Amino acid sequence: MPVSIYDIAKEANVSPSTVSRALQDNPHIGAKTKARIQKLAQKMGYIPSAVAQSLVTNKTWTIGVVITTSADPVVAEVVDGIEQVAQDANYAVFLGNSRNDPQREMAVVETFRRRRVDAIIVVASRVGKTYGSLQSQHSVPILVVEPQEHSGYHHSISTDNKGGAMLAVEHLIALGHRKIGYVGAIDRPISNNDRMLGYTTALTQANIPVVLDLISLPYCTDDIERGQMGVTDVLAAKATAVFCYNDRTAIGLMNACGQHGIEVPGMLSVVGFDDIEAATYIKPALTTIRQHLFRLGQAAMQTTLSLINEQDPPDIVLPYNLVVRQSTTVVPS
Amino acid sequence: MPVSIYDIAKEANVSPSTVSRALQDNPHIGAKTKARIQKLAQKMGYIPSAVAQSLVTNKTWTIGVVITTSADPVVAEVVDGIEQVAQDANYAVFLGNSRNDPQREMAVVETFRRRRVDAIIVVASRVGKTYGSLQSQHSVPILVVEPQEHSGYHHSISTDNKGGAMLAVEHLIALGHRKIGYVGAIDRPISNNDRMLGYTTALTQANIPVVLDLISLPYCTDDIERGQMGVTDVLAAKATAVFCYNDRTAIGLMNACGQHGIEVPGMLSVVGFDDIEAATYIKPALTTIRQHLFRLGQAAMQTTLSLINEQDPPDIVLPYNLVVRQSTTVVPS
DNA sequence: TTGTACGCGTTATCAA
DNA sequence: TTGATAACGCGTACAA
Repeated sequence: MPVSIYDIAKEANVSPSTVSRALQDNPHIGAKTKARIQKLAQKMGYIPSAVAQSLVTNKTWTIGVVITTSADPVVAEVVDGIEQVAQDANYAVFLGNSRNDPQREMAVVETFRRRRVDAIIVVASRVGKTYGSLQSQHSVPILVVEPQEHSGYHHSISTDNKGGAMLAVEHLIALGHRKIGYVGAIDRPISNNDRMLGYTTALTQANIPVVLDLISLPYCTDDIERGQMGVTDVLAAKATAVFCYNDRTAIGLMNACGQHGIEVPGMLSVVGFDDIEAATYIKPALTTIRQHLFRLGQAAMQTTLSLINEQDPPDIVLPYNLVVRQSTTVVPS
Repeated sequence: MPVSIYDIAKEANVSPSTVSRALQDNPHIGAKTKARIQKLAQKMGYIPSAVAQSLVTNKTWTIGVVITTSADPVVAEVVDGIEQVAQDANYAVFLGNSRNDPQREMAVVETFRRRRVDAIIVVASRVGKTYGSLQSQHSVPILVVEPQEHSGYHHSISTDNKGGAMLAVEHLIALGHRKIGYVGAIDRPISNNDRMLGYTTALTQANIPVVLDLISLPYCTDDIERGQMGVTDVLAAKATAVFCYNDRTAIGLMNACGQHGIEVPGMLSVVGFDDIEAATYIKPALTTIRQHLFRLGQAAMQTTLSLINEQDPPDIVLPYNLVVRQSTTVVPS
């Protein structure tokens, strides 16, 4: 068993409460005894029990992070950002994988509740509305990153999907493309809608008609596969360029292009979304919309801290920008 | 405040201990009251406090996982495996990033101790020996995955680095290569040594002399950069093939090849280690040694469970195999 | 089968 | 400035 303040108290011939005070920044204690106790505690290898502290203060200094899988590089980067801010604020983070299973996701949230986390952050949820009732039922703040359902109950945060998508499509238009396809993710209703909206808006603003055949929404939850499935649709519609829901979709699509003898960017320009590391070293290097996922994670945790402290969350605007690489070029004549 | 067993007891006109018993599998309770209490607890939205339970049982059902960063796909996959087994065994996992900073790593371990985790798993540590003293000092089991320092104090687990490396180099030899380079990771002493040993062993067994000029150990901690730096060394030594410490190193190396006009595999065959997802969609697709990182994580957690239960850890043998793709071919004549 | 009383390690409210 | 004492929510030996 680890040493307790009781052990220290006996050793120092003081009461446990004196020890407790010495170990905090409690003003009601003499400087000399304070120093003496602290030194003794150090020497005895005392490590305070967060468990006992939590029980009495009713605060655990933990947050629960729900993710699908850390194998997704987008998720991993967001988690990294969350963890960094949490660590600096003396919070520890619980990680719980849902593996895309709503039932498991609810189970994870339940264990977080049992553990009395101070807040919950959900990254890339597939569950949705359920959080509404949870939020109203209990008092644990819940923040959803890139929510896939609208709900008035929980807070949320995300990059400007519409703006980013517009930027991507405007880039293609500037290169002379008119037949621009979109391969979307049907299993991510909200962000997909926003990105598709950016796509259509950019087209409309350039007086280019929106052609439904150019829009592919494969019934598929795997990013890579989705791209492989989507490429046949956009090629059938004679697209000269395609904007993909995200980088991994673009990578899957470019992969399929290689198999079909379609040259990128010679015959088809490709733009992604996210700017994961692989975008830089794939051939051809992927033109994409960079969203700073690490900062997204940081912002999520910062917002969570405000929520915990019952302050108004800061209005964080997440940066995004176009990164032009080798997967896009002027329209073939 | 959440409802407690006390609240339920009042509502049901029984004592708190009866409630406690009803909520567990305690035999000393009537079936009817047990059912009644359980239903009532459900209705009142009771969620047991893991904090209070931990305090009295002296067990938290948590484990701490120390990593460098979840942005590393290798780490992410291992963590996924750990989390899965942990979740199935009713353990929650704390995640702590060291960001390659030994001081921060120790701080993370310290917070895990304060939180009274039942065990600690360290993935890809850069700290080393320090865990020895920690382990002997306290009683929390520590397991190091892919340890980078030998120590008799903590347990460890890893794939057979030497065997995997031999397999890789034997593949190149079978393709007729004789001038085979190695680009290693000097910041990962143990695993790098083992892989290098596999490299030299395979050469020696084939009666090929080990040439030091063909071995490059760039002073660099970033995988991608390391590959970019290493390529000049092995090319200067006129290598026709190169085995890289890991996939990301190979990717960086192949990247640099593209810039130097070196054709892969035409002029240089490349083999990696790990088989991360990017290995499948990079061009040319990377021949590599597949180590099942997810299973490595699972095995780590299974071993940890045995450690916690003071059983002898099972002797887990991790599978690995050669995956031949497009980055290797017969030696140019 | 059920209830009483105590303890887990710590903070916090009182007195002294 | 210090020391008793009561919480915090739960498990459990012991008594009823």
